[in-house]
Amino acid sequence: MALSGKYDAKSVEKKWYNYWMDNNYFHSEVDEREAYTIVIPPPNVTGVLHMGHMLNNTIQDVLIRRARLNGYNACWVPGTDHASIATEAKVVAKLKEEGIDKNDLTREEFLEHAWEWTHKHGGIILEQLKKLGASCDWQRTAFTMDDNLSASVLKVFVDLYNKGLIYRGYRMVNWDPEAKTTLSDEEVIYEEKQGNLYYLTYKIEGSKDTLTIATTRPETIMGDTAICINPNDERFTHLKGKKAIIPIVNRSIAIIEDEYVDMEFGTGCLKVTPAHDPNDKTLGDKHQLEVIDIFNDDATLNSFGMHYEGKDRFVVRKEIVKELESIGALEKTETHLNKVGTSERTKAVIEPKLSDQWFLKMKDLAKPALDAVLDKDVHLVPEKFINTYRYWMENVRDWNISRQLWWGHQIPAYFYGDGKEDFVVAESREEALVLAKEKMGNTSLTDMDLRQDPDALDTWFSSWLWPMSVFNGILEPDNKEIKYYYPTNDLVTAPEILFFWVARMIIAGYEYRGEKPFTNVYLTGIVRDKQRRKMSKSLGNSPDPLDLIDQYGADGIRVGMLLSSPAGNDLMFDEDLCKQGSAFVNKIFNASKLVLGWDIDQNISQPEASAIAIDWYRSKFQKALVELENNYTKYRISDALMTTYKLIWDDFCGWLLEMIKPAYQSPIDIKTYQDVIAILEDNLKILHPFVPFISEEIWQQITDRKPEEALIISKWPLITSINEDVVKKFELAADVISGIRTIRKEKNIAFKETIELSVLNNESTDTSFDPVISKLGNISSLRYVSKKMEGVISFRVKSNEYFVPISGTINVEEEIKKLTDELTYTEGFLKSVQKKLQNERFVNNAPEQVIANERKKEADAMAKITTLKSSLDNLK
RNA sequence: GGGCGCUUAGCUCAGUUGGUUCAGAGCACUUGGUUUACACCCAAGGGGUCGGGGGUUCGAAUCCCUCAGCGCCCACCA
Repeated sequence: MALSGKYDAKSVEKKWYNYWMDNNYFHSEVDEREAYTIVIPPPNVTGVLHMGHMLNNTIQDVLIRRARLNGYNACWVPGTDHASIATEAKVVAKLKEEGIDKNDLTREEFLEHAWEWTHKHGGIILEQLKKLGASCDWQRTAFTMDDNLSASVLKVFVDLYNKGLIYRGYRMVNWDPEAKTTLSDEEVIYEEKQGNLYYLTYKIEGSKDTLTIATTRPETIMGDTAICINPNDERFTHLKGKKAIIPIVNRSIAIIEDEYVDMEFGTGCLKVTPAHDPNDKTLGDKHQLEVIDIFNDDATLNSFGMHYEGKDRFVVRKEIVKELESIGALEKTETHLNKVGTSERTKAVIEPKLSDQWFLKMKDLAKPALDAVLDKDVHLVPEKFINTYRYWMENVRDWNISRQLWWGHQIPAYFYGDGKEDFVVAESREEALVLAKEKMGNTSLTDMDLRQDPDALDTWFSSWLWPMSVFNGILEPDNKEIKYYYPTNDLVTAPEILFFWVARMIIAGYEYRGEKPFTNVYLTGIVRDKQRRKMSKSLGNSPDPLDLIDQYGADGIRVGMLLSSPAGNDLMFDEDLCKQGSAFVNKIFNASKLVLGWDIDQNISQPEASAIAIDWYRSKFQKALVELENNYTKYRISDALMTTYKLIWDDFCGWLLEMIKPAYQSPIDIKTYQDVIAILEDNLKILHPFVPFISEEIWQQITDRKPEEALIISKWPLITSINEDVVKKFELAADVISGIRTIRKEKNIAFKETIELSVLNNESTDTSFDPVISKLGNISSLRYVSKKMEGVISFRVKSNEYFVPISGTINVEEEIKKLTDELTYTEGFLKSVQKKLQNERFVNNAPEQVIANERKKEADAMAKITTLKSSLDNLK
């Protein structure tokens, strides 16, 4: 079958993706082969594909396709994450547009909207992945809120609770007064803001003395319950044991001592407001201070705010400063740069707030997960992330797993009374009732008396089980799938979620299977634009991936993404890379078109040039295979691509095809044809992970294939032997051809004009590539001569000299200058080599190999100088 | 404030344990080209004192120190 015209990526990609799907090649079942598994980092269920996904999933697809070709039972599990807060925010926003306020809805009503939204938008992103060519096992598509995955979450929660690892605590959390919800630390963005530092004067009880504190938040003085000084601060020894009086409020508070106070900052005196500052809370707990919360949920002041009640915190700040000034309690105001936490979504300034939350004790859980990475049992790529990982794991803090949200897994804790401890934790309401009855000793308790905790679990509390839950390994720990596919092989994800997700998956893996969830973690970089800005929707600097696929083809994008993306480094995305990618695809197409378009003549024998060329390419290919193996094992995907790219473009297209190409409209001999087809097929195999579509297309065009003969499930070429000798001989020939081309260019000799070439052999040289030289140099006759020729242009390769007689006069001056320059350079080079060899310390200390090389350089240089000199003599 | 990392050709990056082929690749650039698979092409070129300075060594892009610039992660000094 012949190819013709231009490559039509769109129709080809559609055709083969459907073919792969129809033949179920992506699907994996437990069998006797070794498994190779990847679980996808589940994107947000209602998300759309962005450039980060493109990079991520391209890499995963390359790995999974290569594993498939290598004979593994390759299984790539796709799926989506319910993304609790992100999705809930979208639903709230959408409802708002429709004039519905979340607060007016019941939980059930809201969830109905959320599910509707999920069903409408859910999975769009997975459809987009198909366009990219992702060979996921779609029959295994999972969602973190699927029944069995949800059940897994509850089972784990109950289990950890029963182990005493989950507890309920009254803690300070991030409060978004605009959305009236708490936020996770990750959703708080700290921004540097120019603010003020106010110096406030407090009177000392029973004395004329005063003390001055510095604060950024004068409006919180109503919540002050102590003043703190450093016990080592000699300036304040007179204050020890005294009490201070809050201005305006006129309440007296203790002066406590704690080394926490930085003597250098401000005045060295600190006002303590345990309800509104995490550090103050810690201090308060330590010194058993009263906690006075002065804010309402919307960050207006409550009744503790006295005459400021009902006013917003920032309004109060302005007003109270004036009042303080008027009563002489404001000593001074300084500008002060501080970091203010703001809500990622509402931009509201976060208010620290105390509330009841659920926590998971992390320290003991983290231990095996830390060791796994340090021992390289779980291998982070690149390794630079190991340090960060260790630091985080060694300083891991308890994980706040509750969120004041509805969308997600509702915490399976059931309250049956009003006391803080009047609750039970169970996988189901029925169990909870039983437990509650037991706990209370009250058999009259009914289902009606149970109130489930309204909070939902942190999204990561479900995704940390992902590598297990997708194989149902939590609910049925002994099922054959989890035993077969777990631990998975590679995880490809972004470093941003190393802690939130990767570390926690490792933790969960050891806790629930006593084994790591994956062997390698490939951390990609962030996709940035040319100006190094992170690509984001809000900046509008991210191209639409689907438009790109439309324009450059999926294969083109895949190559474009991979051309410059070493692990862990950010990727400076440039559309030109996609252009280069589609140019590569075009090159593959055209080369195949050439080969498949040849007419075969059974009766002509194989030209010498073709025989040697094919011999050479086979060795070149083998060398590339070895290099690829090395690249892939080190997860150097870009290098693997570049190795393939150069092999195909330069060696296959640039050299091999040119060497064997029959004259225009002439037929090719059968032997060469068959050899080239075999080579082409091997090429397609190593190309396939990067450019799955075009490679399958060409593969199928070569001959009719049965479904079990598709490229996607073919066998990766074997590494056999490399003939280094022929590779070396070729390189010499290539240098000669290059020399001829240079002369043609310098002397303006068109290619179609044949030239004669004479060779003076100064070292034993093989002649096997002479037919190739003649063909690619368009040489009419290639002769060996025994002495220098005169009146000709010459060039040297190694110590051989080549002479090209040309018509017309030779510019002797020019030739002399060229030769002289080369001679000067070579002499200088020889000098430096000899200097090195005369250095005794070098000769005594350097390894033999290195010295031998220097001696060879010396000999080569001397030989070259001899030939250069005699050439010069001839010209003069 | 603490920790980690980076700085090599105009751009994006390789450079394994210091020593053949160590100063490289791809792109871009310059020049030339109907060499009928491909101008998404072919060929030939130019381009870097490896961020600055110092040290160790026979020998440093590579190891050490120091300075400068950049990036990331962690941390709410009121």
